[in-house]
Amino acid sequence: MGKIDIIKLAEALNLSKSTVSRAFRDSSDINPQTKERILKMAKELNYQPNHYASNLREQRSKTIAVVVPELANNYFTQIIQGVEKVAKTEGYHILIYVTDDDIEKERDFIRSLSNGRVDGVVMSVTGESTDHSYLQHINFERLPIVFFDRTYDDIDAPKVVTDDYHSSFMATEHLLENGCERIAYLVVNKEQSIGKTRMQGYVDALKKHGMPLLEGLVVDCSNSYTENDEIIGHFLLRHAPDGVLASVERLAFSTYYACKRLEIDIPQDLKLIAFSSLEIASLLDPALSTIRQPAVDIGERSAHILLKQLAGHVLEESERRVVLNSELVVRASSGMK
Amino acid sequence: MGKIDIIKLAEALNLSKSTVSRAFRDSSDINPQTKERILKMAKELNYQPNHYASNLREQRSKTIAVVVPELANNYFTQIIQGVEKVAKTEGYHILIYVTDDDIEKERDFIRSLSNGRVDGVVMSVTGESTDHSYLQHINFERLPIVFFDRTYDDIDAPKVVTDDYHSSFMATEHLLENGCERIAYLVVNKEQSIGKTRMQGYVDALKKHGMPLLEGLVVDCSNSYTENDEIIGHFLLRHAPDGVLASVERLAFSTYYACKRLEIDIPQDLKLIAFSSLEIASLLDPALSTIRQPAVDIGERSAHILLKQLAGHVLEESERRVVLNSELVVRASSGMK
DNA sequence: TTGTAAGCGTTATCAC
DNA sequence: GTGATAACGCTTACAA
Repeated sequence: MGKIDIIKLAEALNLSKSTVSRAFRDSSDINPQTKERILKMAKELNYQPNHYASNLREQRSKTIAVVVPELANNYFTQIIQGVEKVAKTEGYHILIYVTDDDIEKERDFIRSLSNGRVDGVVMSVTGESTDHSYLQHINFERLPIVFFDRTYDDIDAPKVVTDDYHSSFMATEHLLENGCERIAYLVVNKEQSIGKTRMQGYVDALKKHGMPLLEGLVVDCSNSYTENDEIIGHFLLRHAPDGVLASVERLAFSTYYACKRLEIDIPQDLKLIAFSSLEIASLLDPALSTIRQPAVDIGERSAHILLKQLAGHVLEESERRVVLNSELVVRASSGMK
Repeated sequence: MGKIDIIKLAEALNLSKSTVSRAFRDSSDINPQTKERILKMAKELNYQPNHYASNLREQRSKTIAVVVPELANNYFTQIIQGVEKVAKTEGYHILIYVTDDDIEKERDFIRSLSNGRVDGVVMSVTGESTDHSYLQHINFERLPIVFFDRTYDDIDAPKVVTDDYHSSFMATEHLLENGCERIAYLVVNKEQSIGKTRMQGYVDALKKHGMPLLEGLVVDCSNSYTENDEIIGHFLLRHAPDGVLASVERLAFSTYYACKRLEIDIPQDLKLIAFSSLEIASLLDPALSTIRQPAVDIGERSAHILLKQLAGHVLEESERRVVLNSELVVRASSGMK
């Protein structure tokens, strides 16, 4: 069957294409009966307005991009669900891009998106914040970007984050209260926004309780699972921590694996708590204590803020930086019996 | 800064827009020096060819859609990674759609995609196979679709699946060999392709070993976590199975939760094995025995087949139905050790 | 309420 | 090797 376009449809109905077009654009004035006739015939002929033609004409795509560092992480999939849910209410589609924590990819994505492919972006940046000057070139008026979770502090764009400092502080205190004296902080990139903030909470909690910040207990990990297993294994042997605060979920997994291998008992020998939104945290052995970020909520808020900008509205000051609360969920890995 | 289009760029260079256009389309003949000059200036002015204009003109979008039932599942995120990896090599972008196992959404997605928004689709269908006649209307020549994993058997399109029957058979035998006599099969939709095939493997394994197919041991579950916890809880109490084969990952999770609640010991009282690609299966309590599907591979193969069609090639017969092997990974939940 | 026509930013065809 | 010009399929003033 030959492709059916607006003209063919119009011909089939003995109407002009403008009339047909109007039937699909809700607001325009058009006789309700003709409209119905058109829609009926459209269905019959299986007509779908060409997306690219209308986008070109309208200068917008009704699509937003969600850029995340990884997908194999409940946190991000929940974020995506939140964004999608809100986006859909306004008729927006979402494109998902995964950077694998590679700033090259991030840059390429954003560059290739700034040609109209999407109307806006919701993104959590990669860990490597070394050089993100590429963002300076993009025009936030033309392509609004809302950052969530992992942000670049020096970029002036709306951000949706969680109270990482506070959560980290609480988690560290929690470990201290459970008797830990050598608490380690596992981080992928301590220069990066969340890595830094979460570390500060850790440091300050130690300080408040009169504990020294011991050399070697801040562990720089990598993005590779296998490397981390090794790094953490070495670290455990060498520094014998009795508590671990993992700044991201997968570092907790590596800790589990390393402890199993080295026969270190969690929570007996080592108490563990991690930033994680894992839904089956309580099924792990032992159940993983977590700092649970309100992922879906973050996605929804980010989407709302982006859509508001796309609708041409100016953001309130309070929307330029939204801070949501995480929840400390204590389970067996940090000592709860 | 005003938006820069091909005309402005051409003016800045004192060239015609056709020449400029040629600089971006690899093949056309153009003086290498002018080409270089153009690319240099383009970079300087931050020019990006408008995606919609070229798509409209070229009648293709260099984008493929990946449609999955859910995201919060390692299996699907790995598939996506596989697809993305391959797609990228050919310069394709990917759009991800999540149906939440809702056939309405699936239908809407496909409908809205068949207007040129994407060049092709890789999809795993929802569980509800009741009425998917909508697919009859779409023209696979114009919009090639490759199905993976969960397919509609009566739709004539390339499919990439795993040896579900065999895996299920093996898993059931494994439970039998470990002494189970009342093995349950948990399924979301036993009419649906994978639900059915996996069930057949279970049934035939029982038969081969002279075990009766006991009434009530095939359990219809739902898509809701909370409902499943209840359904499975009831089932365990009422039918006291000593083995469980979960046809999808999340039914295994619900089984864990229910067993915890009811103080049923896995694997002592109940041996459990599930179709799952969970990377941390060995961290669960007890470690979950799994039938691990080669997810990334499935994604890659599906993408290859789609791209081959998009390149205008005809598929080999062997590419119209690809069957990959899953791996049985026995861990503690089914009685190892 | 409907039709006419211009134009969105490209690429392809044809001259030069 | 480069430039003019006509599409691609749609939306929207403006005219009828």
